[in-house]
Amino acid sequence: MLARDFLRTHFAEMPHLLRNRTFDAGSLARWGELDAERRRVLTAVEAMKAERNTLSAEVGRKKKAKEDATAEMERAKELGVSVAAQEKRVEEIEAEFFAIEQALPNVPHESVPEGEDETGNAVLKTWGEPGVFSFTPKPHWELGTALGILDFERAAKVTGARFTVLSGEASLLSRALIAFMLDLHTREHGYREVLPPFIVNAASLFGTGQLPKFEADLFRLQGTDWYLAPTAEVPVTNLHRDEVLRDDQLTISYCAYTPCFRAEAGAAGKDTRGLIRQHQFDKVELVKFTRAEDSAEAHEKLTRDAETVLERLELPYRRVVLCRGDMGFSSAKTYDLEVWLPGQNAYREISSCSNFEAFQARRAAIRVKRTGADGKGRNEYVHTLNGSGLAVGRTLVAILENFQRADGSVAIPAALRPYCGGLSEIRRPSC
RNA sequence: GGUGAGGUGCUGGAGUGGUUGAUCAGGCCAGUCUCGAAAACUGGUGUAGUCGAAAGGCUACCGUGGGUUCAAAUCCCACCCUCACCGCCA
Repeated sequence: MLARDFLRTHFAEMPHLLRNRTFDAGSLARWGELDAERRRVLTAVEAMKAERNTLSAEVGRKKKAKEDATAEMERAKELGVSVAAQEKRVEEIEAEFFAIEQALPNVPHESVPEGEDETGNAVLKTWGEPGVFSFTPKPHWELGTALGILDFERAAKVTGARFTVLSGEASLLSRALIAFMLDLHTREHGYREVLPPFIVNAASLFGTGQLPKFEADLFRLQGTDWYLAPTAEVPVTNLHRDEVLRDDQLTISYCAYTPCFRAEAGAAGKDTRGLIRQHQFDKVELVKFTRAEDSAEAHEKLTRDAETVLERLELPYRRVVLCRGDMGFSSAKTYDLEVWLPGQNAYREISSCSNFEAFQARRAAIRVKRTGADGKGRNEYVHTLNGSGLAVGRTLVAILENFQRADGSVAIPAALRPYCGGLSEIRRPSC
């Protein structure tokens, strides 16, 4: 959510500030009307309440003194009726007001490029060279099926489309990648590892911005307000929901492995083959809470931490900054990391690193107690950030496709071998 | 799932309808004292909204949401959570 103060003081320029983002201009105009009405009605109600409180105190005093307080009680009762009616109006306004506010997307950071869609994104850097193959590189679903380590058919039988069984080396590699990534981030990048619940409640999903707008993308547990977590961003960011942190706690950095569950509503026909787009996938997530003035630098650092995983695994990638129109609802600035996939002859997203500034912190009420220049304490919203470090399934895909050999076998990156019991390649068993 | 107990401010812990945003103690901050510290003493120490140029008012908040009442932390209802025991179970 955007701050009310900000909306008020920048009301006229909001359409410009939110250009290329999806929002309802009509409801923004309505916000302006409601803001004025809300304050007008609120002031009136509170004045009546103040009078009633005074009368009630008078009643108490008179009753104690055994005096007659009938007049005060009657007057207070009348006021109570008016208060109730006006309060109902306040609640209506408040509900509509809030509905508008929580549906407005974040204002992009000034460094975010212009643009309506992914064509407006800008490649900021490229690392590594796409490998040169003496043969036509295969997509991972062909490689994995031939090696007997990816089983799409049985997954479809057990559950349905967009699920995969990893078996043998694929399962081992997946487990190794998780351990490798967590070790790297905790030992070298200063993150604290957490293993959060994989099921989250509606309040948490509201806090990070998935609800109410994107309910269709989630799996909801029947008859509850619990959902399968679509990303560890949700449980980990909400670790500090409704908290006031101490200034000396910041910056807080967490990393977490979780499976992620997405209904992928509207994704029909996209990436139907292979591991790229699944209802269930594994991810190691990086989450940071910072002071407002530290978030831009923390965003660069977090993105570097994710890039380091790719570099250690010798996977060519590029960093892209998303333009205004291609960014997610809650984000102020997003870098995507795209890994080279020779089997598809394309760079594909493997990590998305975003700075949400105070947008999520306002929704989730995550604050920090700070001391002002005047020596007085005050609460400020923190800035929250997160990024994949990395998506495990897609990393597995990248290894299979980049390290494949002419005979259909796949080498294992050196950095990963200690996590695989020294295994250096995946090869179809001769038997 | 069942039964019982409980959820109050940074912490502990009072408070069962009336000037209670909340006794008291601890913590923390500032001051006095001291060469300095401790101790002692004094003062301060929640959040949000709203009015106001400011000073300063006002309103709301004692797990959450309703209800009763002139008045609710206190009474009633529902729900959530915690703890204990039972059942079940990885």
